[in-house]
Amino acid sequence: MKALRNSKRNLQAFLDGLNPQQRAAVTADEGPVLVIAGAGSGKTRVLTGRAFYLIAEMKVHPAAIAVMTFTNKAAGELQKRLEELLGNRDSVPWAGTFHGFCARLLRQYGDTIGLPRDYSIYDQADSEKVVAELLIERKYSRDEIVPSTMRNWISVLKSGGALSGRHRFHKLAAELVGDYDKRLRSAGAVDFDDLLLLPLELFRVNPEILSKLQHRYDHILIDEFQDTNRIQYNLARAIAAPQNNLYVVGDDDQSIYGWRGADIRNLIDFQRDFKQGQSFSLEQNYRSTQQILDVANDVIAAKNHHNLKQLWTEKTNGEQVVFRQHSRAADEANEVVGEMDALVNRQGMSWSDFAVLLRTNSLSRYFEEVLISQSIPYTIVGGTKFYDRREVKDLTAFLRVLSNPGDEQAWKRILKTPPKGIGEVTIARVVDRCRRTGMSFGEVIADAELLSDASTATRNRLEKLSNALSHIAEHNKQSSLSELAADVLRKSGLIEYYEEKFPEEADDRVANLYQFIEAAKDREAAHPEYSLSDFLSEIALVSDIDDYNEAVNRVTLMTMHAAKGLEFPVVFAAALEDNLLPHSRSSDSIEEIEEERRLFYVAITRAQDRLYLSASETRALNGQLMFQEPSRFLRDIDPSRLKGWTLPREARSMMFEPTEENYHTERPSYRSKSKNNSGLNGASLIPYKIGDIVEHPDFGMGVVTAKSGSLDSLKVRVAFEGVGSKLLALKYATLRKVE
DNA sequence: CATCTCAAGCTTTTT
DNA sequence: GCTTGAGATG
Repeated sequence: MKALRNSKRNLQAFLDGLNPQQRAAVTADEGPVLVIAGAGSGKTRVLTGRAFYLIAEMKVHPAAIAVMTFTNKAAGELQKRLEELLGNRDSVPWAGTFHGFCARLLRQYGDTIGLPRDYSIYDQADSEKVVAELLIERKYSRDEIVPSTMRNWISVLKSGGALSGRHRFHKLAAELVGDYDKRLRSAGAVDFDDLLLLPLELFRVNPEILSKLQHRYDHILIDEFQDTNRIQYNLARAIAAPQNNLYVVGDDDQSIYGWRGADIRNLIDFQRDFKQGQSFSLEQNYRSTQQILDVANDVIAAKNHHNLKQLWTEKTNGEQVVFRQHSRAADEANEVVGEMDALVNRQGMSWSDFAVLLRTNSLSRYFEEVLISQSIPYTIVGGTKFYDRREVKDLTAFLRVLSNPGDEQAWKRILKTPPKGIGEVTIARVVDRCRRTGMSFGEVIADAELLSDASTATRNRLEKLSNALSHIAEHNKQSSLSELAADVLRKSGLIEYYEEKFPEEADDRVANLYQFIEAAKDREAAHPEYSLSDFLSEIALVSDIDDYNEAVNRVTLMTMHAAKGLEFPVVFAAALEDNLLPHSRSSDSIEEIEEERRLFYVAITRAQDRLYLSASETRALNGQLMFQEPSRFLRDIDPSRLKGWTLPREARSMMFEPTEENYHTERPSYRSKSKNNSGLNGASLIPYKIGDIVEHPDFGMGVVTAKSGSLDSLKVRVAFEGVGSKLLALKYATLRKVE
């Protein structure tokens, strides 16, 4: 009672702290609500406020609210904030990712659609392996089609998307989906797409489960709505029906997950599907200075669709945005770190005020090196996740098999690491037996004498493993999760294996294995009710941002994707070069390039006080030194907004007026750079292409095989007839192009 | 039949 | 600069 009175008082204070737009959105009537929330406009605040308002004012029971967030971290923060507002940790709504929500649902009801209670979740690598196996069986070589690409296509198809059909293997993707799904089902496994899809199947088969959920959740709130896919939208709609208390918050300008199946049409369709719905737009930005917003607006204004909102801020006395182009990537990293150092020493800033945002994980290397050499604390978000480390996956494979004896991919991993005298041939025999008898992998191994064509020694090895595992299972019937994990670790032989075979890296690996046990302890403390399979689901669904802790004083390096939803006093957006941003692999269509533009916009709008943009003229990519052009998006920024080196205004990439007509036709200006590359894009700097025939006064005729060097010492490697390969500095060598 | 070793290949973003 | 693949060896 007292808590309620308190929370009512808190609510008033909370509402008073909002601007009129935010307040209107928070206190909207029930029913469908769409909130278009620009970058830094207090989106999280509104979402939290809405939940708070529903509970404190509309008397909605906290358990009747579900909040879908993009990451577990966002969910945790939202719950923490609500706890503070409500003053009661038990009265906080459920919050989590769609995937987490669905995993739980399937754990509970999956058996009604034939899914074992302890089903496994196949991660990217697992499902890629399944695809690779299917491709090998059909005699496709890696050179023809890469399994990861095929897996992505299959994923797009499964999550309701369509393939253009332009690629000759698009059709194959459609043919493989069925077999792929069958493989997973027979292993008692689901992939990330299934997690979302199977609940819909569940609802179809068991309408009463859906109706139970509909009664349980009166209100569904969705964050980052622009990055939901079709299936997620359908799920939310199904559960929110029939009252349709569906509250979605998003920003079309920040949609950066189209490649993963996110469908921006959800935002548009929401308005069409719920004509009676209310919509709000948050346009005041509380994060960035006007100088930063101007740059962001220039970048996004060059896109080709009408703006739903216009961002503004009261922070008008900010620093000018800086742009610098360096000649080498190492210089760029040095400059960036030097600037951080200056800000710390002269402005009293902290390392944790800085974020370096990059297009790809691998670009962090240079920055890391400099930070290490200067003993500056830093953290990398992303890259290889803890649970994706080899040794950790080795250990989880044992746990997965204990949880789900059908988990084929996990079995294969155990059989190989540590080596057990079981190889490809034996594995193929086991798999073959599974397919023909319908037995699970675990059952076949437990009955190894049935494998008549395997040698006695092999059969004995299989049986030994099988017995060891059942012994572990038996022995740990009463054990906690961490005790089980520790026992598995002891008996797996993994520690001995790494120490013997890889002594130089064993320390790290063994430390990680022990850290895994600690992680298990943490989980069981937080969730005493967790079963092994609950624990394994959680592991499968953690994102790398989830354990990012901004309170620690260290520089953050991360991808622009990972930075979504975060903010930093000072942002360094680096390596802003064509072929990286937009990425060469995302330059096949206008849609892809526009998504890259939005990614840049997201990166810019993470900055609160200062923004530094930088690029390098040269950069080693894929082990080759490349000449880099500044990102074409930089040309869309009014040069007067940038301090430092400026790009000529006339070179702006979007000189033409976008019209409905030319928007949908592909423009040659967009495609020219990335398409015809023979691996290099600095053609203007070195007047030779790889493969060109050149003549040298002393060495005679030769073929250009490589280009390298920094700007003042451009070099080409030329293979001369009879003389061999020579590295020539263009400055000195007199080369003549033949033909 | 398994495993070791070296060469050749590849390298976006991620629940 | 880091993982898959072929080939040799045990």
